[in-house]
Amino acid sequence: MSTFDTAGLQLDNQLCFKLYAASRAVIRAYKPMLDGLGLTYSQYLVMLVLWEWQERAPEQPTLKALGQRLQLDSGTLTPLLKRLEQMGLVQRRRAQVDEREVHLALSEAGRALQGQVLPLKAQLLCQFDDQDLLEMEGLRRSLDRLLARLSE
Amino acid sequence: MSTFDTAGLQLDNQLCFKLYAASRAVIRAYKPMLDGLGLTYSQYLVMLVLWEWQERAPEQPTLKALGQRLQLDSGTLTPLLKRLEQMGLVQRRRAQVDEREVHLALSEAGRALQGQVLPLKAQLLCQFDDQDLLEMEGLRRSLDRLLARLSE
DNA sequence: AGCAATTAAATTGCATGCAATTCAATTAAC
DNA sequence: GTTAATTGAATTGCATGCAATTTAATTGCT
Repeated sequence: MSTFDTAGLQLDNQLCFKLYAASRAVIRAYKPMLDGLGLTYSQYLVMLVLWEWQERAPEQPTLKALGQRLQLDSGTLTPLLKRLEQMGLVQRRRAQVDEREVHLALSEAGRALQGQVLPLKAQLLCQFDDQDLLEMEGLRRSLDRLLARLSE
Repeated sequence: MSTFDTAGLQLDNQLCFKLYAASRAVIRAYKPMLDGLGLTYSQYLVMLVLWEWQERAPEQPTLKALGQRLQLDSGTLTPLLKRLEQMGLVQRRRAQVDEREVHLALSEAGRALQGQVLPLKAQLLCQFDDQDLLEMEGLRRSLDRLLARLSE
């Protein structure tokens, strides 16, 4: 034991590092699938929100609403959405009622892309057995609780 | 139920998003402490490795060894380490034996900084109760298993 | 020794994240 | 009604991550 306790500073004991490492590892695991779709990881998350929104809400989301869902600000989303628009997946338009708002709509191609995801994702999940999937489900719920705790 | 099952594409069901969101939330939680130290999050992780290495190994690590520990490549680490060197916390020197290798040493200031971290981290942990800490420990172990599974 | 293959860093280029500022539209206050 | 405060995006600047390429040093092979 040294003068002061350094166990609390060991990398392997740091939840922060594990989260950071695991997050990047999962992004790496998604890479082959996302390359197939021509999307980056963040772009994929944006598309997930737009696909989901389309099925659940009558109105298209604004950039602000999207940002609240993903916890990202306009500094990140504005250029990202411009790229998705360039790619022909998304349309951005100013609201008539309040010209500050940018509403986001899926293009036909953007909607069509959803159909390609499920089979690719099934393929991605193939490498895991039931045990793994159970563990991952527990992990997801645990992360939910942490997120709730941190956003208080 | 729509034509095909989209539950597997709901954002809230995506482990990948939870990990990504939780990782960034934890980084946000560290921000006040790291601002006090004058470090970014990645710089902090590098310092953790160097502090730990100093106590455990006779030799200073190379950039490559550091990268293996953090799962980061020279494209990320080279500029980051140059910044730490500019800040006077780290020294970079080419190995005599093999001039390709860059060895990393802590400066006096770099070593001294370690002393400031533990109290700040204790303060950071104050906001959590025993229940939370237990949950976080379980989460860490669960992330370990996921990381092991992904790096096979 | 001489040369190809390998290896460790550095460099380049691109897409985030995020803080801080700016800009324009809308609301609130008076 | 005019002005101040607020709000939603966009912009700017900086520090990552990471793929791809380049450079320099070392190893292997013959």
